[in-house]
Amino acid sequence: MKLSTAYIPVLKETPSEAQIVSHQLMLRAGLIRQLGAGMYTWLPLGLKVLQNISNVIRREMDAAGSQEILMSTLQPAELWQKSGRYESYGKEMLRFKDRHEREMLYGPTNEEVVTDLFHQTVKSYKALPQLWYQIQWKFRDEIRPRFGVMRGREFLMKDGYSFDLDYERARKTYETMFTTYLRIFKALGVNAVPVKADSGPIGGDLTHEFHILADTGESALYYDAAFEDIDPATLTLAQAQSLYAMADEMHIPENCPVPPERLKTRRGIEVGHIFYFATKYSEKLEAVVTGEDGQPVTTHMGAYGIGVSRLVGAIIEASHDKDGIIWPAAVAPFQIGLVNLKATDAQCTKVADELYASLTAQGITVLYDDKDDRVGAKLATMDLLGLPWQVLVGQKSLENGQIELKNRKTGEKSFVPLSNATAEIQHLLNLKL
RNA sequence: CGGGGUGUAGCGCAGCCUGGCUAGCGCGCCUGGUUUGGGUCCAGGAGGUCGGGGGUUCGAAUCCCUCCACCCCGACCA
Repeated sequence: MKLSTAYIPVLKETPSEAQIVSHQLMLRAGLIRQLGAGMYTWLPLGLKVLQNISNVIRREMDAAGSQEILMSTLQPAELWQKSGRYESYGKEMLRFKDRHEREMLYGPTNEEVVTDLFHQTVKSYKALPQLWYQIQWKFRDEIRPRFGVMRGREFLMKDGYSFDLDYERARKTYETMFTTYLRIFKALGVNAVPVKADSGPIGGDLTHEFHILADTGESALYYDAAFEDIDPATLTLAQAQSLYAMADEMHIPENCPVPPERLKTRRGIEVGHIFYFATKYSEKLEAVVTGEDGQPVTTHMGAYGIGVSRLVGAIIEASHDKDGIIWPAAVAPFQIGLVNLKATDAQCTKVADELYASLTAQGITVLYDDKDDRVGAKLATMDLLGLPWQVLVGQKSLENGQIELKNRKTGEKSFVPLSNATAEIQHLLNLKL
């Protein structure tokens, strides 16, 4: 994509409505525009990030044996009356009537619909377990939306649901999802820590929140220092259960088993939440199969959420500097930012054009700044956008037959001969994969 | 919903208290020139129902009433 024709409306100054850095940077880098309180239009750059995150999630969910479906954003009130949540859910649920005066709602979550779907279509224990997920927009009419996409009213969420024959099997599924979540966050390039969550009326110990550590996080987390010695990629549910890690609402200092000198505290942004539901919904909405003995068996359910649009903000909170965003490779809207430092120079333009063509031909995604601007402005914009690698083509390096590679995160620069620039860039990108 | 605040050009703001002629400034945008390895400089230009409605007045961005929107603090959440 050439920057001269790309729709990336960047702002030099920070809009006053944005209070936290991720919101400011998302507006400044042209990822989103606000439509109303808690509602956003996703511009090309922001949408690419959303899609990249979604695709990482798909890859890992599919690998874990979950199958993607897509449910309607609109739901009939009926199902919620069956589950009993139509009354209890409260004003967060956006309710309305269609032309036939039927009561409808915009889905804030999908347990009712998915459980009813299971009820209609799955009849035998032989089909179990079933794990389904979708990536779909939700609407929760929050009392106070804030912090940009971190707490929007409309938000993109990956919600997964599992159906198992009994508690033991459901627990295994939960465990699979637990490790899948750790893999997802690692693949996204962020460090998310699992903490025990409030299981509410269901009880039990099978519910975890996943938090990205960031100073601007909404929740305070308290955890055993021993957690820091564990590679999240190898963390198991059993380990997580044995070590202390709580979000603030669950942390009661008097009851905390960790000695003060080993108790760490950081702030976190909740980006995922997994639950075991037992038969809460499967009873009411009849997610029941015929068992081996011919008798009906009520399935044990679990639900697994990830805030996809919130992740965009959370990743920026965890990964930025004074100059702008620093995208982890897996979610970056483009892999490479190619900058022609002197568009009025025929040689620079020729080299940059050719590099753009050859990189693109290899399937590398490139944002090519072909505009005739001041060097400072171009570099500042590219830093703001935060693509992992910058390829700079300018007169100085070209005199030596070289182009310059800059790592956005470390700021490290290296010069490579023009003759093997494409190969070198390809090599760098592979290292990161 | 309770408390606090803000709406003036794409963005950031001044003007309002103490009403007065074509409503200003910076950035951005357009044109011409200049400059060219970290947001250059100069000149010219386009762009505004001053959030909406009502009122007071000879006259309203400014005063009064009312409605709306957005932001911040609190309870709630992916």
